[in-house]
Amino acid sequence: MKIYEKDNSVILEGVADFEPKHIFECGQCFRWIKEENGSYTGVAKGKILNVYREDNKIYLNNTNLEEFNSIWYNYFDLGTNYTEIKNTLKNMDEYLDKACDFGWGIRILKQDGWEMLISFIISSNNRIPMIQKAIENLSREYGKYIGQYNGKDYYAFPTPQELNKASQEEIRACQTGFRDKYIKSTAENIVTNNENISEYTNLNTDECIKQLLKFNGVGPKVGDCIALFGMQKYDTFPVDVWVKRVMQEFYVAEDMSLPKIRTFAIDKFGELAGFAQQYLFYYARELGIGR
DNA sequence: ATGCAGGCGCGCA
DNA sequence: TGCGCGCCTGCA
Repeated sequence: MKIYEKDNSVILEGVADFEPKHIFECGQCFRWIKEENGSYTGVAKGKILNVYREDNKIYLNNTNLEEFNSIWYNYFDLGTNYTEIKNTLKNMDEYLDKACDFGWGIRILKQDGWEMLISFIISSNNRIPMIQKAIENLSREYGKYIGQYNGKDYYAFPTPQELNKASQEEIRACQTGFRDKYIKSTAENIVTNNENISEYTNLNTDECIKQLLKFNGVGPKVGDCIALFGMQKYDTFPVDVWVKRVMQEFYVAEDMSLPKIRTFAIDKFGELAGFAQQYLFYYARELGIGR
């Protein structure tokens, strides 16, 4: 991989397993919005970034090499060999073989744990456009203003202290619906107990999820997503309706319960369960499998 | 128009 | 332990 800086952009030439559409539309993030030219603009780590692929070049716009090295290399998990991960999964069965080819450019982003906690509480029984809107509203109302990109204003995701300044009613006014009380309770819980969610990364997967389940609004599926996307717990397997459908289509009986599907998958895919989940989810949702 | 979506908490056996 | 139910809100 060749990396160089040019005109406020960092260009990655010959980077393997990197496709913006796959990365930003495989269900792991809500703040990356597709632009008319097919690029994606998002906010992470308090920075605005625009990402575009042309052939074997990835353009990271609105950044520089210093920022790339300190932030984006890690955020996009560029130190992990996804070719190797896919090869292991592809050798397991024909379904993963197809799913890995289909979502060949997926990478699991290393996102902020606190942001994932609130974002996935919002995701419960909700649709992606609504989730995106709610997170955008919360950020605009309670997060710090970062700046403009292409004439649009961008705001950082609010810290626990910033979000806790909002009342339950004000949180609901941001289109969070009945999840307002979960968000308020969680923010309050973290601020009053002076908890640092990022430390959950150091716990083992079971303990990490057990701690997450203490928060109001966090159940099995949401807890798994926070652990996988915000705390690098790759040996877990979030089962949402799409994953349930694809698992029932390919692996298990129609009447198998969600917790049993989860256990089945963790046993089967082991250390790579989280990666398998992402390839299967993207495959199922894009193709409408089991709908 | 009603039913339902990338679940959760609750009440009840 | 396990299940059924209601829930914001927008959209088909």
